[in-house]
Amino acid sequence: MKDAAKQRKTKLYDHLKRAIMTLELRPGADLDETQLCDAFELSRTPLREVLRQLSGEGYIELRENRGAWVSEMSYTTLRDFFLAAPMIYGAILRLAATNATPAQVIALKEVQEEFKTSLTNADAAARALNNNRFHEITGEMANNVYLLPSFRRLLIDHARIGMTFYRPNNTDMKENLSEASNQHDAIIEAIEAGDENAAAQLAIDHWNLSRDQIEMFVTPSSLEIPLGSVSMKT
Amino acid sequence: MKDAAKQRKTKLYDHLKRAIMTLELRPGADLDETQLCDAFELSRTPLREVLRQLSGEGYIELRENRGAWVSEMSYTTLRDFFLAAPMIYGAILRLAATNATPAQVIALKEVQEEFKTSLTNADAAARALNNNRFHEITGEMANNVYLLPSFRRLLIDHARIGMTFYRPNNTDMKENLSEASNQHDAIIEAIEAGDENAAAQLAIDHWNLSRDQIEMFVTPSSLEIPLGSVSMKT
DNA sequence: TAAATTCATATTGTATACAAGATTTATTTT
DNA sequence: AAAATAAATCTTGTATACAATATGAATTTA
Repeated sequence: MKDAAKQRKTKLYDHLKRAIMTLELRPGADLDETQLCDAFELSRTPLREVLRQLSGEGYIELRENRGAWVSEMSYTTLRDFFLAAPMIYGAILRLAATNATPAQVIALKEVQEEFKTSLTNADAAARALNNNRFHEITGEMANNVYLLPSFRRLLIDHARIGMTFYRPNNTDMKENLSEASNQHDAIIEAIEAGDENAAAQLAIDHWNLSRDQIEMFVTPSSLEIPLGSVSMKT
Repeated sequence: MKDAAKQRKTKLYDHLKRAIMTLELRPGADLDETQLCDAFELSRTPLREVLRQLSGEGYIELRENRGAWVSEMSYTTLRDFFLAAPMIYGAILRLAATNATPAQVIALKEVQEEFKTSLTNADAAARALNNNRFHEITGEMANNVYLLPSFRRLLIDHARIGMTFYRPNNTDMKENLSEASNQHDAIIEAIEAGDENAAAQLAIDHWNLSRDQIEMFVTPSSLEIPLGSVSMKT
């Protein structure tokens, strides 16, 4: 059995996805072919195929004779994100509530358990990846080839946004996370009950919570300094 | 200047997209690497990169050690299509009405003129491609990275559905087409006026018309044979 | 010294050869 | 003759060598 090379290929593929979603590879980071070849013991041919695929899925961008970069994230994309996300995810959860198989519901519950345990741990990356997996499963449940491309693209940046706008030592943020976990539970319930309207509403709530998190990040909670004490001297 | 190979590469890429959308390459058709290499004077390395990219965009599917196939179309996907299309296209036209640049509006009008002329010609493929280009431009206007992946995927099958469910000698079909052209004009108007609500409504109307066309195909107009004349003998 | 040009180096793109896997044909066995 | 096995063939996947392009350093020119 000599599929060792193929294993290395999928390993590279998984690694890059993971590293990009967790911001280990930052938006705009340059991907060096020879370096990756050495690291994953692959020749450039299969490596370049992986890069093409990742480009198709929106993780990276390729430019003629200029190599590969991790897809950028700007404030413009943040706006675009919150325009598209509630609509797409609403449709995804609606369909998930209609189509989910019992096996898929079990898988979803399992991932949610893992997500919950990763809440207590400090590892933000593991949390983001579990959260990502949770939503990916709802996408599989929805099972609509036309919605999935955009949904997958959204999930990439959802993970990256989560990593960007999270302060672990902020208590508001922690509460926000446990609320997200509660919403996951409610989503599971709605899907299991086949209640598509509830599921669609939860999708919107879930993104609103996500937006709140960003607001918390941008607008920190008041430092409780009364008016009149502006000057640092005196 | 020795970018001849690169030209052949994009030529292959364009050809495959075109051939798939016009059903010259039918859903499920097998893509033979060596055959394509010969035809486009390319080695397998760049060819396979093109295939990976097309796979990412939803034109074809790749399976390990089994080569490439043109993406399938089933009745299931038809249902999925009409579930997703009005929503996505509604959002696309809404954003197009908000964001379109004057240059883009000019481009859209040009393509619409070409579409109109292709209505009188009998060439269904040219018509489908012009129609496709029209909608692609609206996608460029909307300019939202999260919506475009699904929108592009929809457009592929929109072209293929149009090619499948069209009977050129049916007068109802012809009327349907000229109505589609009128809707294009209305879409241009709404975008130019920045009227996002009108644009969003037109998106829905446009898909309803598309669905009507399929109904016409499946349920042919009555043959006007009176009751009692069923038997062919006598 | 600053700008422009040339040369050297590094990176990306393509072709070909070979390896691994799938498929078909031929042979053997029952 | 039908099923099962083995061999040959064809297709897909990977590695490497080379070509083309981009980048950066060194040199020249003003």
